[in-house]
Amino acid sequence: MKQTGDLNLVKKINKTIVLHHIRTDSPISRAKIAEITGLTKATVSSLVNELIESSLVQEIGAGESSGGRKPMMLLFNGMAGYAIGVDLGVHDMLAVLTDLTGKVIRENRIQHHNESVEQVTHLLKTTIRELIETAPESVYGVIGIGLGVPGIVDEEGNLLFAPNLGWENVPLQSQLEAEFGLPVVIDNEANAGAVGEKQFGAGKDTANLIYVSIGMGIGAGIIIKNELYRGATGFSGEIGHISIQHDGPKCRCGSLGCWELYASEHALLEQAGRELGREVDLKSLLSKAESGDAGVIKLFERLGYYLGVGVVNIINGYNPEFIILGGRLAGGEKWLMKPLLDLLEKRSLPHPRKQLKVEFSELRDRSTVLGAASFAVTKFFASTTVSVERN
Amino acid sequence: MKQTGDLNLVKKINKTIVLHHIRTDSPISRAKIAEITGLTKATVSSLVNELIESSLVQEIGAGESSGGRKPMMLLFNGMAGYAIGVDLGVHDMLAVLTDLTGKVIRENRIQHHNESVEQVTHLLKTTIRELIETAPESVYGVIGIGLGVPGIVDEEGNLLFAPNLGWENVPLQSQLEAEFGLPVVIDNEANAGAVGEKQFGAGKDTANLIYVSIGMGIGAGIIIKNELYRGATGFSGEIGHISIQHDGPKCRCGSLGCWELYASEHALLEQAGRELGREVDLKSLLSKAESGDAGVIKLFERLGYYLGVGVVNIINGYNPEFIILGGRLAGGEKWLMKPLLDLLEKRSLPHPRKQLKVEFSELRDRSTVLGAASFAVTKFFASTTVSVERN
DNA sequence: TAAGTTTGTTTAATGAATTTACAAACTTTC
DNA sequence: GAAAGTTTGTAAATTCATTAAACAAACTTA
Repeated sequence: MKQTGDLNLVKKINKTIVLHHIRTDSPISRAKIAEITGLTKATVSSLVNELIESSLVQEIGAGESSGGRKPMMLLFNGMAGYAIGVDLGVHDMLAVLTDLTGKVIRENRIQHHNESVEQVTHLLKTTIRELIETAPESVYGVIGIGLGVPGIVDEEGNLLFAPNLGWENVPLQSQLEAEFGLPVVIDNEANAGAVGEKQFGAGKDTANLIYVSIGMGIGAGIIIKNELYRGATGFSGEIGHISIQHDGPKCRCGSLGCWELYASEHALLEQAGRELGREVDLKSLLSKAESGDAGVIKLFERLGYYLGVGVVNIINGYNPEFIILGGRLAGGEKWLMKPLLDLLEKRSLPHPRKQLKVEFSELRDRSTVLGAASFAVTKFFASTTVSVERN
Repeated sequence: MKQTGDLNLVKKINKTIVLHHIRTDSPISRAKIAEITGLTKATVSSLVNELIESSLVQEIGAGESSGGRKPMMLLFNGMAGYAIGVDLGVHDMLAVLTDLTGKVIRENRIQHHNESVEQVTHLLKTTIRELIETAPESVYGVIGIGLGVPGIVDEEGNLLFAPNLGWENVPLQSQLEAEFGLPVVIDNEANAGAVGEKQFGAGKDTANLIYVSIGMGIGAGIIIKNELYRGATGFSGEIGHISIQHDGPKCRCGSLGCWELYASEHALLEQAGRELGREVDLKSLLSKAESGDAGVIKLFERLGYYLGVGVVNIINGYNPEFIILGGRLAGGEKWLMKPLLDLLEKRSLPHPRKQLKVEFSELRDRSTVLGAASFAVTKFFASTTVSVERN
């Protein structure tokens, strides 16, 4: 049931709020926090001192006076602990060590051939262990591991189904927790990417956004009111399987005419293969387009059109403020953007479109890995913090 | 910013929880509430006595003993106040007076010809006034008015756009608040319907559901974690404008091949009109189908197919536990259900489908009006209550 | 140098929940 | 039918986080 209230809860709430302001608006003084939050100076003082006690906050000396005693400025101590984030891809893996602010301390990028689940998880563990070992000395040490995976994850952190990896039912979370004795969070790569963009990328100032990850398939992470929306059963929609042609070709999901049959990397490569009469990869298509190959550019533009079709559906179905396009295909921004925007202009309802932004990711291939690390940090703080919203 | 915590907040939280249990699990004793909530008996006693003081709760005498002193059973006093709910339709209007439990005390059903905004709002006011006047004497009197409308509403309760009514920018909330001096809540009819089904209909025990209202257009109300999801800008998606054929016929929304061009009442009537060579209405089609007219039954089945196409999109995009189909077309359940279920079986992903239920509304044309009344009740309680969720 | 401002701490008061104790009202059991 | 055990609900004392008010320290400005 719902959480009951007591003094302990009140303290947690207020401590969370104070820490939040120090994390986002630092350097900041106790007096300023009191002013912003409406808490009394005494309360803020007491909470800040506890936060300093627990090494999460530091005093960094006096700030500028505005006509009275100089304020003591406070800073969030990002170096009180470190987090690990991993973006597990189909042929590669990007792993980072970040501090508690999300700053990347170290980064490992590794290719793999996905020979077996065991081989990849072994590589995953080796990579993580290496990062843990290079983590600087700190009060809390490595506080957790976050993982973004190309598939559906349940609430217990089991990777239920990852078609592009060919994996099914891998209990990744419990394996990693057993291996490292650290809290582990696992989520879909699009969800992680959405959180990454929200925290560190273009979505920083937006409460409602959708991150569309265009890779071999298409996935989306949905942020509503600054929080990740995971759908009913813990994993959000497989947006790539919204049909854009009810009598279209059969998809492996069972449905017909799914969006990702038209607008994914897989779709692009297949179409290119057919037209050029041989297998190609994304990299070569990108360089061909770059050198002005009209046929290839046409392919990208066609993809932009289909991207737009699905994006219009997202707009009409979810009504977000901001759509961020990421994933491997984001590299084709140059040729994708125009047909996409043209289509939006033509086909979306004027009401929702008015305040809508559509952009390609700034973080590029780091959205997911940063989001994953951020999961770990969030989990660390969630263990001691709570929040309330008034109705 | 986020709400800070103090003793007042603690009390509100706990009072809300206690009242919630009395509302849902009554008759219930103080001791039982203490046991369920984890609050101490003393705290519960004190809060319950305040609730009795404010007439929201009543003692109704001793209950069965389980081997000790008999418990004093508590009941929510639904008659402490009354709410008004209105479902504003394109050609009719259904208005109810309910008590605080949502029990319908009186119901008015009125036809209108939508001659002008003024004519309809005048009728609306007359209808509401009549209900207010018939409300029984009570402690709080009529506590508010809830309204479900076939269009897009902003956060200030302005009806921005209602294509089927032909209305634009009508400040309904402020008009009604000025007229009656009561709190007014206005929302889309599909949102209201979703809440109605959640509170009083088939969705009572489901935390995540989608109510699809199939009328002249198609709308959907989305309930996530027991709460209505309104999308980014206060009104949730116009799900009827998700395209199911990217190169289909042009819709008035600007896009092509929108779902509601295939699966709405409007679509059905148009198709029937073409095939029969003259204009028909839903009622006559339903009676024709009832008497076994194979051609008309085929039309319904065709519609069932297209309904299914959109429902698969909803499943893949939102991943709900429960889809409830309502609106005027729900009367065609008999012929719509089979083709719809057949299509789901064939086309939806096995993972989400496993725990999914799809049903037609039990409340029939009352989902929206009951949801609207429930908005008013919720607003009434929201003014004194708050809740917290632990991360 | 005096006056005014700003910061942050100290002290006392407030009030909601908890803990402990207990009386009242039952049922069960011998 | 009395004794023992249970359950309910209230009462008194305690705890503790916030607030309010007062204040000292540190700084700017006139």
